Amino acid sequence: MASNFNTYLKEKAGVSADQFDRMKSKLLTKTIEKGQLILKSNQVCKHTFFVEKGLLRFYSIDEIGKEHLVQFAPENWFVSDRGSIYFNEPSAFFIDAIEETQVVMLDRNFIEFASEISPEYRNHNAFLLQNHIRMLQNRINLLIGASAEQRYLAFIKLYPDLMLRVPQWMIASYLGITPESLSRVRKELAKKYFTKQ
Amino acid sequence: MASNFNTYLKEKAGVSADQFDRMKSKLLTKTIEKGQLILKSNQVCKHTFFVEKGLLRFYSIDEIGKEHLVQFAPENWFVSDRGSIYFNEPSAFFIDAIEETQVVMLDRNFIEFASEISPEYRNHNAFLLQNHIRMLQNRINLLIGASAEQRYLAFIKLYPDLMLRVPQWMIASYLGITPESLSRVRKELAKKYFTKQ
DNA sequence: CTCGTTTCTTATCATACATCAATGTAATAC
DNA sequence: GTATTACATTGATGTATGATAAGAAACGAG
Repeated sequence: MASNFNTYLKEKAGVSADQFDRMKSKLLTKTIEKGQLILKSNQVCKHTFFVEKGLLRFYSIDEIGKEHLVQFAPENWFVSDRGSIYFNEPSAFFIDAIEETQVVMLDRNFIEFASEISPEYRNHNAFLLQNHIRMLQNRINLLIGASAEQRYLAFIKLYPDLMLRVPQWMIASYLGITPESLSRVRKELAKKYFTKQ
Repeated sequence: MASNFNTYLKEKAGVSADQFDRMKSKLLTKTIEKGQLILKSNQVCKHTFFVEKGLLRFYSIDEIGKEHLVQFAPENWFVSDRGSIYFNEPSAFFIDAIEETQVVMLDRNFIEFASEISPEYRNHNAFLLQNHIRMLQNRINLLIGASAEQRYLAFIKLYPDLMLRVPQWMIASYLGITPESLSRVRKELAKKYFTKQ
């Protein structure tokens, strides 16, 4: 139970076994069925989810019903609507499971509680925030400056294993293009690499 | 000197006059000429800039020399490359002044120092981080889902006064379109609102 | 295994936006 | 006051991506 989270905290944050022991009673774990929603738009987000196993998606739906994928969360990633948690306001996003997923659920209290037990945990939390901003900024930069093809290549670099795990229409939604366009981009790339040999 | 920053901290963060007095000796203020760079790509960002008066821009330049504007920073806004500061790594961005600008420069030490003097300051800093993420996420959402026209309308809403202060080619660069396209978008909008009367 | 569903690809046509070039306009310098 | 420079608009044309539709392939439930 929460063993990947334990390993993660040890390796990435430097949280000791003893510290983790004192935290773990406050942890909630849960299995999310494929397709099951764990955050709906207009609902206040109450948890940060750590993915033990499986795959979640964080997305919005626009006025005409189209989904726009903001973030994937595979193993060892965190996902939440930070704005909604922090400001206690209704979210504009959805989170659901692309595959059956095991998550550890961290509420606001847990994060403060764990930070008091472990300064390393607190630091790591700060790190995650900064890192999050860095990734978002990077994404914006790609969206305003790069072609669909460049963005697809950047996606592969960021999430190499996801290419095989998620349907292409979701990748397209992440890139801000249609599945048909992605199909064309892929065809072009295949052609390029093939003729290069 | 740094008087807008003082007012800002009092009103937005709840920092008392006494607390501010103890901070202010560590503050650096500076005047940035129009066009002057205060952060260059490949350079590690050392400060967060608070704009007392004037207007800064935060942008990148791609392989073919095109500028992509990530953020405007008018009066009472903060700007910095958080990733570069936090991770002590070279920035991929530039910051320069669109107008002659007065800034207060906050270094890493200042932020910790001020946070120890004032818990309110520390809270406000956390608020700024969360808010930053919220804004970036919002922007991504617009970029992957909305048309140039919708993005322009959102821009006007977010920075109502900037419309008049910045050249259109910069707005275009913020929106991820060419100046020519923006000109056409504006023409279309003017037509719509005119014929509606 | 088989049928139905979902996903992916392909083709055609439509549209938004880019590019390039010319012209217009306004601010600034000389 | 004219010249220069920066910025904005317009038009012609090109290109990437969107929309729609249809078929092929993969997948999943029975």
